[in-house]
Amino acid sequence: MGRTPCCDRKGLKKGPWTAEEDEILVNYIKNNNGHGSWRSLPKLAGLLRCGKSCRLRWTNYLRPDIKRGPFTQEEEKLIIQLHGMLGNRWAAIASQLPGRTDNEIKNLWNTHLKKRLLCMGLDPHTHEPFASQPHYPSTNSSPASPATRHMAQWESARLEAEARLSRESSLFTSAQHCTKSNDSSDYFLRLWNSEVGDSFRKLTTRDDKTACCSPVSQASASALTTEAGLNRAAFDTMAGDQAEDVDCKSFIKFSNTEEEGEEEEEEDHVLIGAGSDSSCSNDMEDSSDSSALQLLLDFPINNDMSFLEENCGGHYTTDPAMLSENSFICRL
DNA sequence: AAGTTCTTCAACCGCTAGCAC
DNA sequence: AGTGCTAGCGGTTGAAGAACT
Repeated sequence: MGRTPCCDRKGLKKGPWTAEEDEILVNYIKNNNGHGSWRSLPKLAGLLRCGKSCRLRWTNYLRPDIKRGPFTQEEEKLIIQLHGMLGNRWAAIASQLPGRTDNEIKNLWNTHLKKRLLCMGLDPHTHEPFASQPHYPSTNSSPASPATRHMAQWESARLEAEARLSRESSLFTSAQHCTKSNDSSDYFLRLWNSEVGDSFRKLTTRDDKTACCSPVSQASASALTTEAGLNRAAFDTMAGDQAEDVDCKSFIKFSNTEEEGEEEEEEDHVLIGAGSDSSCSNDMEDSSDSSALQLLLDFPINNDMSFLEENCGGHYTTDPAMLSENSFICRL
């Protein structure tokens, strides 16, 4: 659907925004209770910018709910975890971090987090150690199947739905929090809890038994579990101040020291790498669809998924027994 | 102090989904 | 069904500042 770039017109300004332009844009949106059509906004507001540029400036910088300042350790951890699940879907990741923009998260990933993974010998695309993935080059590949991708899409959609619910519920008083959340009629969550979702879960549960026997499934397992991969000490360190300067040697040394004597020692790598859709999903070739599905279902059990619990007033369970029945659904 | 290299991040570009006609 | 438009997404770029030599 070819269309001429909106910025091609002569006379339109490019480059950094001035304080005056910012003020004009903010005032216009304030005075009009919203931006309306971005395409017509510049003309109406008296800006010599294209609508796209205005939208970007607003969403990435001027929006009042934007959180400024450095990322916290918790935020960084969350981004790493979510990247393992969602891949380079920055908008989906950003939906889990209120006040942070996709652009900001993308920049953080490219400038800091990716390097930290690399320093730890982990492939930033798959979150797997380089040595353990000889058959899956770092780009455009990961052992997963169409069914896995399907499941990943469900999970991705669920995460986004949770983010929406979380935002909505935050508007209510704490006393009303759960009730309101429960009443929210999010389409995805309804679908997930409907017969469709139920049969989908049954399908994936049924496949569990075959899954655990496959060597491929084990590879998938390492790609899908956080705790089974990057140990907590290293993980905390990675997201922490110690690694801030990406001093690889000292960082790795520190991590190794931290994990000594820890039970996580038995598994020394891998964050999560399921269905990194933008970079690898399409090339996934796997003979063990069901195993990957099962592993996807298992994924949150061992993870630091407290943010999900928080989002749903603690209605998530991390109990494997419960999860095997209900997956990781927020019970409404 | 000056020149060079590296890092950061705001902004741009191209593409696509979804919608209206 | 085909076309055009908008909004949004992810990848990339380049200016500015920081760090290094």
